[in-house]
Amino acid sequence: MRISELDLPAPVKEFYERSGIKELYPPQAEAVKKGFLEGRSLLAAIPTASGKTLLAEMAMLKSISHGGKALYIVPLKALASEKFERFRQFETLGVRTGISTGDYDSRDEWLGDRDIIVATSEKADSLLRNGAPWLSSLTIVVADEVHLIDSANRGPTLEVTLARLRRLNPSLQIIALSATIGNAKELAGWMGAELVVSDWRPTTLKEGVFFGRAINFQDEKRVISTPGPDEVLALVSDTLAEGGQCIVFTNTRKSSEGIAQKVAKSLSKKLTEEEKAAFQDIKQQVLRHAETDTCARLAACVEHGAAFHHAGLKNEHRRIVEDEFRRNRIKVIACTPTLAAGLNLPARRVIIKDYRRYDVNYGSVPIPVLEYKQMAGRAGRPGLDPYGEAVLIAKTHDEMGELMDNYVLSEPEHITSKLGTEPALRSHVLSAIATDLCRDESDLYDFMDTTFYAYQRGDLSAVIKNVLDFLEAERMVVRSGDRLNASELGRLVSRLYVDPLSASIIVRALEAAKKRGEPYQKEIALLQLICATPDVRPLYLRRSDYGWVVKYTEDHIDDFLTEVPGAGDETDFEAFLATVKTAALVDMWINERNEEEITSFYSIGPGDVRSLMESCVWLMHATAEISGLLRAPVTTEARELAVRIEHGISRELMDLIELEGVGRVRARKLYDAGFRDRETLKKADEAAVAAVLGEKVAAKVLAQLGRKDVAATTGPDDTIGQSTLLLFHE
DNA sequence: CCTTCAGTATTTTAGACAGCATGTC
DNA sequence: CTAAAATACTGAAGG
Repeated sequence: MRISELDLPAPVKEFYERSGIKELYPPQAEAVKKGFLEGRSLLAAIPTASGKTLLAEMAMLKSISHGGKALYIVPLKALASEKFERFRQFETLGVRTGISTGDYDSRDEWLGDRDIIVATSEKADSLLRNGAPWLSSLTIVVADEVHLIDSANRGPTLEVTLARLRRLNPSLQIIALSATIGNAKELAGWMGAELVVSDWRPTTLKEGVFFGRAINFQDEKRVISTPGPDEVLALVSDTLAEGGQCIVFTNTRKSSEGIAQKVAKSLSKKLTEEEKAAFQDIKQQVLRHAETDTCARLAACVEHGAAFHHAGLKNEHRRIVEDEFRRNRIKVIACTPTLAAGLNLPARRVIIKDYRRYDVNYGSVPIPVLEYKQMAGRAGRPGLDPYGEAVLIAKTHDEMGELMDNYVLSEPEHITSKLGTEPALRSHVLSAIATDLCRDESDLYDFMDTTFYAYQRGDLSAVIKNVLDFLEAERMVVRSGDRLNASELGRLVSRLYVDPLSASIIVRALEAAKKRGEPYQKEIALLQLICATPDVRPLYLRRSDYGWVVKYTEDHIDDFLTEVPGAGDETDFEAFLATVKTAALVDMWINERNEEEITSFYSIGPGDVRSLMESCVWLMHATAEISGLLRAPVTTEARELAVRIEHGISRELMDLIELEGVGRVRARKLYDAGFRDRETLKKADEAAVAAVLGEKVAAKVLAQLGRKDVAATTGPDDTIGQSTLLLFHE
């Protein structure tokens, strides 16, 4: 089927033809036949890279051409930016795109007149809670990676959001894009959508199991050209010898780094001069954000054309690795499942080194077929590789057979809704009440009856009753007769997007603070409080941490606002210690200990510090808001702490940090040089400031203070303007 | 008395969303 | 109901 035959506005067809797309892929053609261009909902359960995005695009553009408005829901912030960049190309068609994630946001009024809005599922949920007016004018919603409904953490948000959007506009067109799953039909049934299921791929994918010296595919065998004792190394060398790139999936960060190092070592022997130069360039890029151990190790690897990739890395480093791999400069990435889903990063050969993964409840368990298929699907760059290969590794002959049966020849699992638990329902029930979506209990049941959970599993009312009891006991929901109302606290909690359980922990602590009277000055207490909420994942408490954490706890025993468990309950006490350990890290951060010191002391990656601080800022903000409502004596303190955690600074730098382009490092330099606040800086000698910050930055900073004598040079010379944490390192 | 090495006990273990205000990625 | 690899520790043999 040709683009030109489609029922799309002429400019849209021209747009695609100009970019070289003339013919539809078979699954796309099937979708057209099922009528998605006539406004029918569609579930496309097809492999990555087989043109799912194009389907969504055409449906959105069609809908927009009739005056419609589209929401594109993604699971990852990084994916949101990727799609946003892509859809901005539609500007030539007069179609305007906006983005809304926790990181950035086109302002509300702006979103209102955008034609396409890209958002994460949580942000979409949050927009619903805050009653964004434009939501009711949506005509089409795209749910990318919709199989994530299966996820216990984030799946419920996605399905509730979809259910709410449908209630808002019953004729809403839904385009759901999914990996191949076992029960696509069931999911489509819930959404009232047509179904397209296909295994078709633009590049052929060969899946096999490596054993001995050969990869055993379903109906052929490939003997490795470069055998060796290390299976992974042998497979990698074999790919490289053919001129392909490789991704190795592992189950721990350590193992990903180990493999990257091994590969780097073996590569280092046979580099061309040209490659050496390129790798030096990448190394310099990496070192620009340097300091920590992790960073040094990464630099040592990329120097030889290999890299590792996991959540302990800073986003900047991840991006460098991804980009350089795409440019075919980095040859091999060893990674944890960070790269399994989402971003488009194909390679000739994908090696799945570990098919088991540790799980807190069950020990090491085999990964689901669905996940295997997602990793395998990364193999083969369309148009560049003749084919893609996905390889599992077996140690015994028996294991080879098992892997063949259980993964290569297996169908992906069914996905199931995880909405049926109290933690999942707490926040959604509160939100439904707070936004007046549901006015009484039966209303609530009716609404929840439209979720995938209800469609698949049935009745939710028992759990909902428990959740309502909790919300009433915590005074977030008030009953008057049949009518359910959210209290002021309830509305605030729903808007702040924190777990009601977190809020109740905070409320309890703030009441304790109130009893003590006086403005409450102990910062460690507030830090420990937010670390004790389920919205912050505490650090792992090692045996070797026990000593100092207990000591630290004893030193602050009178300060804590949450209840210290008695020595009776071992598990509770350990959990408490973990929150203290985490709070101690945040304390180090806001007392300006350097990143290196923190990461090595806690043996975590810089990326972990960043993500922990992000959630702490968010919860500290929530604490300040709740404190304000409750008139608890910590509002100012919490506000201040939120700023300090965001930037990693002590109190005395709070004035300087307001300056654009000044982060924790520069603020400290200025302060120590005697420029203690913006007022002082205003009167300062330009040369003296330049001596501290360097000329360019100094000029930029002084220009903000209304110093007309300084010529503000504009240019992308540094990171000025971004609001990200941990940026201003030198 | 110190070093070395093998056998054994212990430790550790993936990922990533959200507020708000500001300015346009 | 369920694991496995890396690391730390221990003790005996050897220098």
